Amino acid sequence: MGRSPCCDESGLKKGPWTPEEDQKLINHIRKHGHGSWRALPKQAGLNRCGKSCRLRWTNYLRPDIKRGNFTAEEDQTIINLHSLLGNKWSSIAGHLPGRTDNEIKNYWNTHLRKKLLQMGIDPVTHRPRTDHLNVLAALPQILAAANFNNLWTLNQNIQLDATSVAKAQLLHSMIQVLNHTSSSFLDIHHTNSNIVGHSSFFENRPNISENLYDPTQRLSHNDHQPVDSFSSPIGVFSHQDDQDMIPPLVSASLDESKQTQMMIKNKEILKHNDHTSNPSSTSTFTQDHQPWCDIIDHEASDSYWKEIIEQTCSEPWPFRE
DNA sequence: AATCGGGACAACCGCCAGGGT
DNA sequence: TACCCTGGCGGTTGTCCCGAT
Repeated sequence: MGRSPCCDESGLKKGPWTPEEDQKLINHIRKHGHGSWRALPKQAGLNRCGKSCRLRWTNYLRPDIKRGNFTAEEDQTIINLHSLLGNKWSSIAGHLPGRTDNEIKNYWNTHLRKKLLQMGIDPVTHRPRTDHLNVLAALPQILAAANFNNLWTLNQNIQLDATSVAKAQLLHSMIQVLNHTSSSFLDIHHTNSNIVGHSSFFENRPNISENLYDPTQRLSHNDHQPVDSFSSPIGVFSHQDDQDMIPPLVSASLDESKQTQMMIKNKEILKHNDHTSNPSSTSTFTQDHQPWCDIIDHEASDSYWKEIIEQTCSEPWPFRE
């Protein structure tokens, strides 16, 4: 069963690399390229197995590796790609020039996973956690996340796609539930028809407490945006006359021709990416400043979120009569 | 000052797929 | 067709660092 490890021969060094070893490896690859990784250690005078050399090079020494903290934009890209691809770290890395799969994997496990958990989202399924009590317990974190604008407002021009808006609607409805359950247990005549993009679902909702959407938190990042709108981690809310109402979300419905165009474009891009698995080609794509949503298959995405929304709506509401 | 616990990240391990013979 | 070699991938472990006690 399985092959023996490539470097189980005695005498080969394991563990952290020293600067001298790094230098040897860099010098050798600069001069000769890596060629056969198995043969490389001997040629380079390293007492390591080829696999160890390859990993050290690809994960750390490669000159095109970007060092430093992940940007909010990168965070968002990773989260969205992970929701589509799962733990396909190499595929995700392909869309983040200069980042390695290992780095992204580590970053996910140590940062982003927790961030999603705090927002009440299951990092594995990217669905809302169904344990409402947990959500209630996590309310402060959810609210903190709601003020975490950097993730979402970094690029004002980024297109809001259906997925983003659906997520926005979802978190919005969660907050509604929380607000409802913590206030007067009013009957909610929610409809599961066309939850996205229309305000009927949100009409006549109970007031939301000021600490949920503190007006002082409202930001206007875009001159073209009405002053009475504000950004949240789940999208841009427009503020209505009634300050006590939860501001309705922006409509998710693109006009049909735009949607069709986007679908065609996305499929072309996905096709393109299938043929260009190497980082340089995908980095070209990313460097063109394509919004992340352009690389998402909208058909899959929409049906996926539709399913979530339908499930959410069909679930018995907590504390409901 | 010493110890402990948790977080972060580099490195390793085991498995798999694809190409060559 | 079967086998071997190689590189790639995802999961896991080991180690270091830092803050709390």
